[in-house]
Amino acid sequence: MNPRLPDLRDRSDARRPKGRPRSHEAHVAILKAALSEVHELGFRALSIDSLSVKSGIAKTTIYRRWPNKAAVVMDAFFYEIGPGIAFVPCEKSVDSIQIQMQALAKAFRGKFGPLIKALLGEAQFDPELAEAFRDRWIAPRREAAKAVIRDAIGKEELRSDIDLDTTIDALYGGLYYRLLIGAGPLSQAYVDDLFRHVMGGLRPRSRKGSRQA
Amino acid sequence: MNPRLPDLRDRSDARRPKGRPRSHEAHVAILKAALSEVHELGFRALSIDSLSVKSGIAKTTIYRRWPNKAAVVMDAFFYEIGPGIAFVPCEKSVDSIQIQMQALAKAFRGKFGPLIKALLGEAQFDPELAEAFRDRWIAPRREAAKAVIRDAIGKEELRSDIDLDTTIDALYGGLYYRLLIGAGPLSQAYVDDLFRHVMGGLRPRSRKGSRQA
DNA sequence: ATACAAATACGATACGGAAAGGATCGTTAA
DNA sequence: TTAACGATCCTTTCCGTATCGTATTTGTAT
Repeated sequence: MNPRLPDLRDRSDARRPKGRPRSHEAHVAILKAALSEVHELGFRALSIDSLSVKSGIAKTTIYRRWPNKAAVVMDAFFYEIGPGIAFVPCEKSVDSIQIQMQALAKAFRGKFGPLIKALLGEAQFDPELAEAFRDRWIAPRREAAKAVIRDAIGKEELRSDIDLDTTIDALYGGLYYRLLIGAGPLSQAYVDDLFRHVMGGLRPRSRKGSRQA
Repeated sequence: MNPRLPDLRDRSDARRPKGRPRSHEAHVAILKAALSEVHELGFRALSIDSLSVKSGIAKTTIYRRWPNKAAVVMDAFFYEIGPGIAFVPCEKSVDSIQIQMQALAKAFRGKFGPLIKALLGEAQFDPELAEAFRDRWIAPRREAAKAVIRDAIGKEELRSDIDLDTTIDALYGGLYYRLLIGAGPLSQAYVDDLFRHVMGGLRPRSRKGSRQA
């Protein structure tokens, strides 16, 4: 996983290894080929051979850097998504959460949906891929979410007795559920609904049926 | 998908087709071989060839009945799980929901976890499999859940303004999330936590910090 | 009833193709 | 000198199809 890119930062103390360095152009060419193949033909139709043809990079070179096609596509995914879907600060922290949920759903609906589906699908059979996906995609987002949730608790926008992990699961589980199982659209309205349901709870609040946004 | 079994119920009006009927023994032998292979070696290591060897049934016969190994494993899954995880009626309908969530999580933790992971993983690349899984596994359970939720609403255990589908997603999304992503255990405590969070909501209830089960 | 034909499943085998993944080796860039 | 690159070859595995003789059922004629 995580192939070492040639270290282009020339820190004078960090000595370059002796031989011919790995080609950065080759690296990018492969990732771009992987993206176009997975978008046009799908993950299953992609093979290291087809990648080699499309990118013009020898198959052996690809195998020198990645153990399998899933690892390539994973790197391609992060190459394309860059810093990813971040939380934008809002006056109310819960708004920040809702907006981020909408952003994630939008990514799921768009070109990243098939990529994440493919990676998670493959991860069901490849523990290393699963771990890498958790470390590189899931965990950072969960950490960011926890910070926002803590803020929200501090501002008394959320209960003080909630568990952070469970809260994240309750909010985001539905999004991944719909992405992976497809039992319903990932529409904007759905995300708002899900957010409202989890925020407000399912139990009757009081005698006066007050519905909160 | 769904290969026709020889109709052993001899309804006198339902005429048997002319030729040699399909062997029920062969059918069961294949499903059992599929189960043992997927449990022992995993879905990826399973192939139609290995299935043929293990079951003693010719490869051609398997291909006559199923289009690919995923379809075999899907039938094997339903063969093993039988009627599946049902809702048991309780005095309070919400208890029935919580108990069913625990049962599902237990199945995920047990021998059905790998099976469902494999089927859903494969479904990310096979739209027909995905649809079949939704139709045969997801949809019936959601329908059953809806009935219970409607009951609960009728008994004023749940708010009257909730959306059934969104409610189900909020409750069960986290379970599938943990099964498929593995970001945390599917423990009994977790299920109770998730249930409590979704039921009670995340927003502060009142000035008195009353925590409800 | 018995014999035979038609229909269909089964088993065995062979085949072509795709892809994985490794090995070799001459070439190229530091 | 060192290590990456590209080209090529190779074995293995599996897929999915095709062929063909055998076995088991139903329908029909005797």
